[in-house]
Amino acid sequence: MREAWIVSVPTSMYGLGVDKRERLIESTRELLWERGYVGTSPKAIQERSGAGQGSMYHHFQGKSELALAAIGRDAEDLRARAEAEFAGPGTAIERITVYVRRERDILKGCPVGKLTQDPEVMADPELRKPVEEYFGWLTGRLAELFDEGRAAGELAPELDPLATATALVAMLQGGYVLARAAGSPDVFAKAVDGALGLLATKEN
Amino acid sequence: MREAWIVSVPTSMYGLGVDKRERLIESTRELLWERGYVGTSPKAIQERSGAGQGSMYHHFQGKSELALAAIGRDAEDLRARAEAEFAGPGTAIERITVYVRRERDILKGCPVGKLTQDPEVMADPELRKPVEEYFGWLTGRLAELFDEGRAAGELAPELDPLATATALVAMLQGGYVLARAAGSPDVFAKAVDGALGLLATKEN
DNA sequence: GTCTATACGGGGATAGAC
DNA sequence: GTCTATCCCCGTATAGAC
Repeated sequence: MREAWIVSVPTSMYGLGVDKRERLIESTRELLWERGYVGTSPKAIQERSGAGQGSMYHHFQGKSELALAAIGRDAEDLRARAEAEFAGPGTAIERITVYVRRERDILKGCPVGKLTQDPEVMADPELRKPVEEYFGWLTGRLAELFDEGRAAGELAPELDPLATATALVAMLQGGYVLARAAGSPDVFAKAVDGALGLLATKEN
Repeated sequence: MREAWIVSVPTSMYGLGVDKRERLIESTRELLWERGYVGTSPKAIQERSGAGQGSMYHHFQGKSELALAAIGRDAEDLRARAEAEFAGPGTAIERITVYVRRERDILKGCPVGKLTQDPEVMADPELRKPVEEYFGWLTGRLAELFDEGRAAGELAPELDPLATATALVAMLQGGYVLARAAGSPDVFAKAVDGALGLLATKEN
């Protein structure tokens, strides 16, 4: 039993209860990624998580509250992974390249970026907030790196760091779009090649 | 009566009938743009078009057939508008810039690009086909222009035309994503600035 | 061609028993 | 905490009358 080594906490917060709650959130993440918010039903979430109606409505008020938990985790995971790459070794441009070239689930798309195409996510300020914050953070962080790279002479001095960062993030998001349209991840790679080609300075 | 000046054609193809069919398609285009395919119901289409159940199922077999007609028009419209800009006056880079800077309904997004995020559109080969073809055409056409610009000495010779074109199209599609996430069209403009800034770096 | 009537399952949630 | 029963409206389509 998992409770065996857990001491003096309310039983209600541990054991199977937590697992169901956990599974509900994780199942919702998967479904939002695969089908979007409008395309995801409470019933589908229940089936995938193995929880029943009562369980789901015990832990969450409804579909949107569950989605909020799921989206929050998506954004936090992506942020943490990106930050690990940004904080790694190498020059600014090298770290950006590592981030951009990282392995991705191309045809599934970006779990957060996809949400911007969902009318009900965008219409609900609570759901839109984590999406907005994630992209705001990512763009700002990349702008810092471009600034750093420019100062170090790795980058053309006339480039605007924020505009360049925005273009790069947009290119990645659009890369998913094009790859899905083509039904092939190669198009994403092609877009990345194009972007890095533009970033490369003459000396390099 | 509109039939007054139409001679010797089956009545069934003209008059109110055509208008309903037309309105059904146009309403579907709007709804697909606003809510996606999974988020659009036949009922909503009927209400917006002013047609009843019987009318809709007389002209189309069902939702997907209607969507196919709507998506086909979307793609053709976008293609025609882009081609008009590509075939305009100016150098290759100038024509690309005109296209990229053209006024857009940023917060609504790209009516065709958005469809790539819809699970049911991507799962249906018939519906995905016009989406795939549109982006294939657009990328190829821009690659031709980049090639032309390179040959004319406007661009650095080391740029790969196809990769650059892919990156540019991706940047536009991603610009919509970021603008929607931020709730502001300015982000799209920022991404465009960044992309054109990078291209300027490669000008001779 | 268009309408109304009808069908059946699913979406999203509540109620109350265990 | 979790389950089953129940609710009501919507999604998607067919049938048949006008």
